[in-house]
Amino acid sequence: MHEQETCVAVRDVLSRVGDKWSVLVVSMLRDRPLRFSELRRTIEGISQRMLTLTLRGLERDGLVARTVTPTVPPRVDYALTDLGRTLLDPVLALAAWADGHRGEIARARERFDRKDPGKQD
Amino acid sequence: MHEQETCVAVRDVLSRVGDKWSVLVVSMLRDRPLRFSELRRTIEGISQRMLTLTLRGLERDGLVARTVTPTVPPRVDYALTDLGRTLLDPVLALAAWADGHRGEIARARERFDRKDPGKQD
DNA sequence: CAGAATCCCCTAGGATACTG
DNA sequence: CAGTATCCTAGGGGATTCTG
Repeated sequence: MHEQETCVAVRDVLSRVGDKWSVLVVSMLRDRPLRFSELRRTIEGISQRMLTLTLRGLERDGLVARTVTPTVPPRVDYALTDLGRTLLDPVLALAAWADGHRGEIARARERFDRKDPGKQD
Repeated sequence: MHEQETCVAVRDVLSRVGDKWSVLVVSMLRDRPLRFSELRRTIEGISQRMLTLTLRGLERDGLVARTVTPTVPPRVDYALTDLGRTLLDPVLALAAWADGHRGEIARARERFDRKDPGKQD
């Protein structure tokens, strides 16, 4: 599994998944396409700069399709591609893991921080 | 799924998974415990600073257990905990996805970059 | 051997202002 | 409405040096 190329590919997907907004955006598009402004309103906390950058990244990787309707004002819809849809499964599995074990993780952290005081403020 | 708390928990696990070394370290520990120096040699490219930090983070989250044998020179072994082992499945699924679709992703990028020249140097 | 400390750089990401 | 363009900062991560 570690033939270098694979390793690089995996790391670069993981860093995409690990960035602050990509997974959230993808999961928002799960049911139907959404407009830029809908994403912006729904996601809460995202700046429009980061929404743009995140969508560009996802589009570049072929996970999201961008459709412009050239009206005035313009309308732009974003939808998951087939490829993007296949990503949903493993990502949601990981999210489920995170949700299912967050209690254990929180307790582990408390224990660790109690043993090792002053290191984390 | 987006009750805020869950969302935060998920994001923080994803950022762990998305950092440069954590997943690689966890996957190296899949079969048996390893010493610090074994990890350092096997991983290739990691600085000992980042190996230390990564291991501390994993230990803090309860994913990895650290065992010190107080000899001279000291010996320190790292092993996956049960919790860490349960993470293996979803993470490897994601890695498999990344490996399985890296061709598609690469092609999507080429297409995108051809359409939009000069933006990514 | 297994680290802690230090220095330094670079990028992710936020805030704000402007435009077609 | 759906973006660019700027400016700015916190922190991830590398290289190097020191120590029990």
